[in-house]
Amino acid sequence: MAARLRLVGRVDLGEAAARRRVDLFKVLSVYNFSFWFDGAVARVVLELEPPAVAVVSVKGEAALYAQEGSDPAELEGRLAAALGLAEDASGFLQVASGDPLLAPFAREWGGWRVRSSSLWWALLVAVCQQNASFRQGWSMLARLVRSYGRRAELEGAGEVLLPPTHRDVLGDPSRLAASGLGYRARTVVGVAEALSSGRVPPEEELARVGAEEAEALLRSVRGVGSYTARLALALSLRRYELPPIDRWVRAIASRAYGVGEGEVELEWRRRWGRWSALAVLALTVALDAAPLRKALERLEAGRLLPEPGEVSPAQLWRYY
DNA sequence: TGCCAGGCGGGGT
DNA sequence: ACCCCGCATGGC
Repeated sequence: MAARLRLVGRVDLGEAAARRRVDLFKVLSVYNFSFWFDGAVARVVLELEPPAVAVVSVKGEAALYAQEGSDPAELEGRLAAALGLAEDASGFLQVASGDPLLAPFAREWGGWRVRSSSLWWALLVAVCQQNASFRQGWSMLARLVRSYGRRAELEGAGEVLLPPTHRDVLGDPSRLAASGLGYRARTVVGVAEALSSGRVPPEEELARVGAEEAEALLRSVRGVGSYTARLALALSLRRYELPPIDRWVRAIASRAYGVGEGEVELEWRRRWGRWSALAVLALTVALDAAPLRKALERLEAGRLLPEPGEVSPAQLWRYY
């Protein structure tokens, strides 16, 4: 019973991307799965209920699929926003180019932008990163999507896997544990309930309040702490004021910036300001989200750019 | 085989 | 304001 979506519009984003110096390969490949990106073409989920999906090539040719009667201009705007085409990252790159952790990244990866998602998906991503290695977290997520197996059929363009909705999860929460989420499954159920009941407001409303208040609203869900809330705000609303500092960033920044671990958050915010969370995400890409010991070795050796041949944010789509 | 991981909340001091 | 523990699982 896959939803059938019609082709409702086509658009070429190549010129807009070039003008903004956005590298669509980097945008589409980073933190993506094989079922959504194949190295040339990505499926970008714009909406879940009812579904809307964009099929985008790394050159910027995009086709928009949705229910009949959907507004193509509106979908085009959402796609451009999801790809970060409207984001002026020059302030971030300016700081990064003089930073001991991200200077090489600024030089080679200036065209990367966060590919933003719904709040619900961002929270799933963030919860799966809790107290788990990068690899375990993303493996959980891939299994979760496949386990619920929600799909849409795109007119003339095959089927696409969709993430489960929060209603899907509440209807059959057992698939969470079956996907290896462990105790995180309870947190995901709490998130689903909070979104369903409106106790956690939708994106538009969260976007209107201050960063601290947005964080507090998300933290009202049991199991969602500061790290998870901040990561979700960055991944969904592109709100970067508050850095999701975990023990990995804490240890790396402590070393690179020469401050005690207890001072890392303050120092990070002093250096990165409104780009704080973006800098954290960039660091995970730059160091391939390597486990802490290896990441510290990479830092010592000055190997501060993604390296081929391992499961990493930049290469995830080749493996999962 | 254990041990630990990009967190969190609840308990202690 | 700290410190410490348990927690489900997967990965090595």
